[in-house]
Amino acid sequence: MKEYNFREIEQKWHQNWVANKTYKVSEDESRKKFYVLNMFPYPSGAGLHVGHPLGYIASDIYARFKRLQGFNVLNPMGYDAYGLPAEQYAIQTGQHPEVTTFANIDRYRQQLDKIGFCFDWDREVRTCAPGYYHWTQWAFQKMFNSFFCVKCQKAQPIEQLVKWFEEHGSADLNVACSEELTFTADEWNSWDDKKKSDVLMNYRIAFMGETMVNWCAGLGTVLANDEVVDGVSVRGGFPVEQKKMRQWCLRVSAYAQRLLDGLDTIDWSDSIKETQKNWIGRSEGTEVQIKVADQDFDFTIFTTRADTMFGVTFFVLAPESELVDKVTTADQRGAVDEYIKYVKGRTERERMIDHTVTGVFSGAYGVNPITGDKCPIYISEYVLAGYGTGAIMAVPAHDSRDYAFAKHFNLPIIPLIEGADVSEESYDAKEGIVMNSPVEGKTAFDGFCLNGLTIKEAIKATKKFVTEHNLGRVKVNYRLRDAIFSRQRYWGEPFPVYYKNGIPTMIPEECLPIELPQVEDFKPTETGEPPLGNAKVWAWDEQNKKVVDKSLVDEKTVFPIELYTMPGFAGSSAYYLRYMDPNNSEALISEKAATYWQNVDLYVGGSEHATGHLIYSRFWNKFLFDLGISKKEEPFQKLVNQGMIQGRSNFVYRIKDTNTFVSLGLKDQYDVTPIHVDVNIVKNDVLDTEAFKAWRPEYATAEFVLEDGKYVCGWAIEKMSKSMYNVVNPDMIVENYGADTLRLYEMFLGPVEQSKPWDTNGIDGCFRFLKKFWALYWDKEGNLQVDNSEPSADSMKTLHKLIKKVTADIEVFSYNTSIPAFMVATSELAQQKARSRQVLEPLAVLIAPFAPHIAEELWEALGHDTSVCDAQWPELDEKYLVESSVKLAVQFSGKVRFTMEFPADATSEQMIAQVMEAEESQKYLEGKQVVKTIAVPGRIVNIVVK
RNA sequence: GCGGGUGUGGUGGAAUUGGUAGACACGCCAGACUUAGGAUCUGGUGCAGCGAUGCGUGUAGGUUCGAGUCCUAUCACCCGUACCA
Repeated sequence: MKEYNFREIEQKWHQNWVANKTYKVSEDESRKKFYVLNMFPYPSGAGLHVGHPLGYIASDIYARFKRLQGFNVLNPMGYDAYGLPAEQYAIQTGQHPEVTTFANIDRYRQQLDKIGFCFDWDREVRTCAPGYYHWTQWAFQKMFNSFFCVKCQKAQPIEQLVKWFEEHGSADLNVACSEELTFTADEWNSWDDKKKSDVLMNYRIAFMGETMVNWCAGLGTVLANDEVVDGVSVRGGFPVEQKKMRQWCLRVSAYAQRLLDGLDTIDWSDSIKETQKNWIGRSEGTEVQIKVADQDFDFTIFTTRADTMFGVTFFVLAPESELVDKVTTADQRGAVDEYIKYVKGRTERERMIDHTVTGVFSGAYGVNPITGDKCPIYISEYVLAGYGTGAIMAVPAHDSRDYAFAKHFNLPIIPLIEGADVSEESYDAKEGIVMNSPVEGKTAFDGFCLNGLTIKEAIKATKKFVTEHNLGRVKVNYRLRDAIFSRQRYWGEPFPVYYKNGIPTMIPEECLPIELPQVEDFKPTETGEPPLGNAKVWAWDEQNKKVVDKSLVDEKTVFPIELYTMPGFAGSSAYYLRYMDPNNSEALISEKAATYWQNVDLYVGGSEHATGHLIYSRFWNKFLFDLGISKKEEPFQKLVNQGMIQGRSNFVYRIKDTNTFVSLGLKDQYDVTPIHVDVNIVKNDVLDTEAFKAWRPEYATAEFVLEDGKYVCGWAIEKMSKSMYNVVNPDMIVENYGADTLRLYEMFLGPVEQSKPWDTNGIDGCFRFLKKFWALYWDKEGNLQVDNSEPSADSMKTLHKLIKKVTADIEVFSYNTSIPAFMVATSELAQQKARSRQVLEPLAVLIAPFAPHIAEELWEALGHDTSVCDAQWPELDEKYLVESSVKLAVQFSGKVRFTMEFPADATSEQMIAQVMEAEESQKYLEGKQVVKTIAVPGRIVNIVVK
């Protein structure tokens, strides 16, 4: 028999694909487009492990399938090349991050090439390439030159706003801003450039703002919220503290409503949608003005429970609120200052873990506008400065946090809901009938009364009342915060910004990109400037329009350039657009490419990006959509989150204080320490003892206590990592079994979206299958045994069953069930001795998405001179699936008793009659009474007897 | 606390969506071929029992002729989030 020589086959077809540019795509108006995309990888130094290609394989199968169905498929790949590891390596070794990054990219490419993906490599992007980040810088400038109009829910050119200011000042403004400013046209016109620039920053979509940032001293930079977990940095695990800094920010919050609404239009999993909804955190509530008693100012609180205004017994301000200083009375000043000092000394982490009640009385009182009651104003860290107005009204009876605070400071608690017992804890539920509003005997402003209403009605009534009496207004708040857009790093996109007499000014669009300068040292400067402070050639010559030496700065025509760089998500937010037209030097993408490719139809990647990349990308795309660049409001129509591949670690058990290792089954008889052992010297949990001795010098003299002549290792499921010695490299699998087997096995392992452990043990099954599949086509002498004979009905049925199953499975990403279908079909066809071209040719096409190399080889052997990629996906013909008879389970009172054959088109009545007459039935019917008969044609027959 | 998800053999996982639970594969057992097997092929393999048969989808109820699937309660684990007023 002709052997299945995967090495030869795979090498041959890899070369063939490269030579013929089989996977090159271009816009083709005659065919429908389909855009498949994977989240591009950060090329880390460790290379790919067996978990990385999972999503690539899944989407590659889909891409190939769509191509076979006649779509013009875009399936690109690139690299998210900016990142911390390369920079930290650079700091340690002095090696330029570009050098290590490029070396890693080459390694990735080599590994990827072995797996047989249908990527169009001519479209590769690298975020660190000037030709790429040109457009990152460009988009930033566009955001700088835009503001967000709330009324039309759209980005608009900043000139429009300037014009408005010149004519109307801030009157009737309804735009997204950092804080509400009030000024007249005359005031605006009288301001100098610096002041105007400062005011405009309040409205730009990319703006500079004083904000509390997550400062990570260990990394020497600020981090985005999603880069911090449990108060420490995701990368490196360094502590993170809150710090006020002047930073570039993106006004993502302006798009909160659109980001929320858009979720209803896309085909993503409920869990990711839910995560994004929570992250955006829309909440409808009421803002109420609170007058400070005996002082001449008021403040605003935000509440979603306007119905509880009669139960307010105190107010609370966030410690960071600027109101604190204003309200604090002279005799409480000392106590307040001490408290603020205490709060500042607490790290983010401490505040998150420790929820004990702390706070201090400010000395001032706020007036409840509805009851006229004076309530004390406290300051406490349980109120957050960054949400709402940084001030709340406290209703201890119906909010557990207020309740804890009231108990601690002995403040009154007024229950407002009928039947609610608040003696032990607050009643937070939003269900019940309102009472005590107002408390009997007391009067409220304008006779306002809520008693007897449900909570929902009461909220509505209060909103109406507050608005009508000008006490406050209805307000929607979002938890989503603006994204901090600067990093104090070297290895990132430089900002195309220079400082002209302190005014941030954009480098002209036609001068982009401005390239990352060379530096001597990748660390921050001695004066604490970011690493770009080390760059010599880093000043902007306005007249000559070029980057010049820093020593030439004269503040007249030559100015310093921004020292910050952009964060990781800058380059990854619009890369899917760039793939459409990756080499365009005139525009991010041409109108033609954008119109043809529209957006990503299928996006595959990890769910860990739910609140980072997938929010930023949607935001970025919406902005570009407003500009007319992107043609779809949502960038990723369907999202599939592939699960993580975990490692399966192996252990050996060393008897304490010896160099003797005992096999798993016997370890309980000794005092042993489990030790991780490299999974590559273990097969089916049996240790290769010689390889173990050679693994490390200290084990060279190891002795073993065997069971049944073998050393059996223990195992555990852990994260795949070097330190656990459980990393399985795809190259090794490809070397031993071939790429087609690897592809098949990765899909066979389980549902794509599920996390699952890697276990190389099972791979033999897939390898055997491919050998059997191969053997369908070749006889013992190694000749193609496919002929033009008429196929048997059985073979056609097998084939069409498979077409049906596989076609349906691919559409829903259920590859793990189509591979068993192939296995079953293969053994059926082998048994049927199927030789007909009518069966075996479509079969080769069916397997092409999964195992492209073997499919190409067979396709060629069948006499085709074009790639199997250009074949046609076999069409299902249901007529082959029609059964003449069906074998059904016969049940008596729901219990299956025997099976029986029925004509396929038998009616319920016929089936029941047939069962009643059957010989086997008699013993179940004897002496019993038939209560009921159920028969579903093609499904089941059930006779209920008593 | 809140939100989302998952519980099926020794293992990974199937189940036409309410109709013969355990497809397929690994592992294991037996056999064949072999100097050999960590190669290949054949058969067996949910549990208990010699057997007929009984019991079986985290647990306890319910709906139904019939439940892994639907409903109620409960437990366990995983993921996300964290004082959001």
